[in-house]
Amino acid sequence: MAQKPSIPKGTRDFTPQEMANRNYIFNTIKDVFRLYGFQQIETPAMENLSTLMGKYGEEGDKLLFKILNSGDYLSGLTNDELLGRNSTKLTTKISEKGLRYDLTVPFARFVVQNRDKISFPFKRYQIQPVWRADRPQKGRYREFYQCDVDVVGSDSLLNELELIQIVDEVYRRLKINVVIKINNRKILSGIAEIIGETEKITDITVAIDKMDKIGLDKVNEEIASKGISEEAIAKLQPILKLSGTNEEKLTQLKTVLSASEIGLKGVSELETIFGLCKAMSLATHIELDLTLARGLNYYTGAIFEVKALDVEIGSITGGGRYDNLTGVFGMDGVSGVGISFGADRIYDVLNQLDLYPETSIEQTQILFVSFGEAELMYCLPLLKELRNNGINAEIYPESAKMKKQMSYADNKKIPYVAIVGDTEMNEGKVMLKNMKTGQQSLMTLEDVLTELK
RNA sequence: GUGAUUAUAGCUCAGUUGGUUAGAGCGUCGGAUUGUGGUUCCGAAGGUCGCGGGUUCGAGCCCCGUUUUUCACCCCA
Repeated sequence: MAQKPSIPKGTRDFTPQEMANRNYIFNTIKDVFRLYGFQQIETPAMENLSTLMGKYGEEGDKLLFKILNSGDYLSGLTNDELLGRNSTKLTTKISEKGLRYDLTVPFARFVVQNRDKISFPFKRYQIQPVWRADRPQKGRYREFYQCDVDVVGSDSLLNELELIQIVDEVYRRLKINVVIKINNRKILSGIAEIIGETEKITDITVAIDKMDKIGLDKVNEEIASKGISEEAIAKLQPILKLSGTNEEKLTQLKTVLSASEIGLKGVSELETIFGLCKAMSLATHIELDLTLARGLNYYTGAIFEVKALDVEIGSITGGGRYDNLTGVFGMDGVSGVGISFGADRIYDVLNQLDLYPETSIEQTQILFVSFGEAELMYCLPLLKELRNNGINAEIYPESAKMKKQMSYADNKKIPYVAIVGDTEMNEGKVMLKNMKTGQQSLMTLEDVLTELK
């Protein structure tokens, strides 16, 4: 036998059945996005590395897939560069393109580059794969689809509300029980300010993000290991232990953060958002979670994360407000807010809960059995007529044994088979067999049409 | 990047302390049945036991390396 073929680690093939299931997810999400006035764009799979590098932190740069320059990519190198064994330096010489790591940064680039063609506020959605050179594990792939919705060019908290409504509606349609966790980067900044460790905010947020997983003690350990004073950690404790309803938490926070202007701004933003959500009476539970920090550092306001309640998997949707993402591409003063649905994780959740609708519209409805030349010439026009009427129809392309053709229909779960031989042709009819009941009857094409519709 | 874990037929997996010619189920193909699928029965094809090296009279099984799978950490959808 020849060498066994394989695909790169962290990637997956999808069969027709799996694609039908995935398209159900994509279509559901798309429908909701459109309902709120978002328009689709696409960007290239690859971007210039200069666009991607430095936008996701040091860790992110490492996880970028880089594309080797074409041609003799070593020709311009000096021996020193080649033998220097400095991967970072060498990379810039031999690779100038990379696969996109997310959809937000390419979108920011898109906005800057196409600002003459779009009018603000710009509401776009984008459903495309992204690639990360991570080690794959549960719910983590190296190629996966994100479904992003963002609004740029509007500071209004109404946008946050609509994104929450979209989350609510998407998961209602997909029948997945979720909780929406929400936090505000300004509150986190306020906390850092209060405890006097503003420059350590990233370390602090990364640590408290793990609260769920490792518990309070370990979080304190990790924060201490980052060189934060005991005094500051002591001040942090009441915040980490915050409990009660969202309103109660906000009230407590107002007291704790009374000396921090930015912190209070964050609290008031969340109050507004919660107020709006309450007025819309959403089905999904929304929870203020201060331990929600999210790694991507460009968030500046609200932060969202959605967790599935019935399946153990990482967050299936996440996002937030970023005040100046386009700034790095030379366009200041454009605020954006957006969220990203992780289609592959949603797919895993749906698979585990088996929540797919039964019928699939992509299915073939009728198969014509092939006997020979004369029968073919009789069947082809009938086939065309059915297709003109919007019926998914096919004919078995070879005059194989009937058993084989019937098995084909059976395996493909085609509900009807049309059998046409001498008898049928003489009468100008077809023999229509219902594969479920096994019954069959001689009928005209018109009868077939009404039967199938 | 760190630590574990896995690899045997197209797929899912057996394979005893190292001992003849490595098995099963499913799938595929052929037949029972040349115009009838699902159920049944009969038969066949299909393997460099991930790859490379080592130990041994002898390795699917033991050792080393490597790749791969899955999981946890880091980080993240």
